Amino acid sequence: MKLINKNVDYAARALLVMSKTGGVFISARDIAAAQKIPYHFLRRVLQPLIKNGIVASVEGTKGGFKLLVDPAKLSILKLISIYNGKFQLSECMFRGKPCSNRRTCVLRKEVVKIENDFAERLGKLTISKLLQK
Amino acid sequence: MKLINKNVDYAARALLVMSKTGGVFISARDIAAAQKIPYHFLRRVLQPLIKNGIVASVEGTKGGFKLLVDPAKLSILKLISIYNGKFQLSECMFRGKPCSNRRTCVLRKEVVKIENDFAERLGKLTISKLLQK
DNA sequence: TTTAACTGACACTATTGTAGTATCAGTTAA
DNA sequence: TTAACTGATACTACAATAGTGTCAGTTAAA
Ligand code: FES
Ligand code: FES
Repeated sequence: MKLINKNVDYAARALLVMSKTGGVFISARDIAAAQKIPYHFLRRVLQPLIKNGIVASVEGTKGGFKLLVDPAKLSILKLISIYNGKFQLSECMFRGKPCSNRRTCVLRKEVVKIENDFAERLGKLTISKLLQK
Repeated sequence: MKLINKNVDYAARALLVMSKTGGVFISARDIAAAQKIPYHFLRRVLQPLIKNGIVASVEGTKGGFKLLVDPAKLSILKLISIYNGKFQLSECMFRGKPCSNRRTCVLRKEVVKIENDFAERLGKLTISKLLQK
């Protein structure tokens, strides 16, 4: 079971770099060098962050990326949801097979509760927490 | 993000069937039919359960499988660990890259805590809970 | 003693997900 | 005009997941 894949990993590290450079635009090449991330991979990783309004970009020479949001409000959960879709560990454990009624299923209720708690806590793991040291 | 794969899913359903038949041996063919699980797949899924002392099997005609342990003590977590190895969502989130010291890393401490709580709760999701209705 | 129903152990295919690389078009500062 | 950049997308390689098939050995029963 892997929760953090390279997409999320590299995105978090790129955002970490950006949160340090503040409002200045930094190029993908420089981010890649700073974190030893494969350049082309990083460029692909950055696109969804733009689409989600997390970073801004400018093209051309001296172009690059900068953070648009507060790192204290940017969670690992958010990144996971961007790259891996909605975070949910199991839509329904047995897809209606042994469970006659989804609404009354004991197991399902419990799983949903655990999932929610888990997601809530992952939502509190923010980029800014990585800087606290 | 998927936590429950077919191995765990089918295993749990097979164990559910066995927990109903009690001490009587039931064949893989009958389990597969009862739960609409692909027969050959199920046969492969059952082997690790034997290795882990969860079920017993007898060969030959009228052979089959039966449960060896208390369904109330058989958790989803146990099944996950059997098929997917030790349950851990992220060994280390950034593998020493932005984190200067693993021992003091705030993020890592928090992730470990969340993981532990999560595993503990998954450990309470037992096969017998599926029967409670 | 032969047969049919079974498990044990693998080998095999197909599909999908993950990681990484490459290319080309368009943009902008110098 | 050129060099450094982004946007978009296509491509390869590898691993994980899901499912199928086969053959050897075991056992109850005809
Ligand atoms: S696990 Fe899905 S309804 Fe019970
Ligand atoms: S996340 Fe691994 S040491 Fe910080």
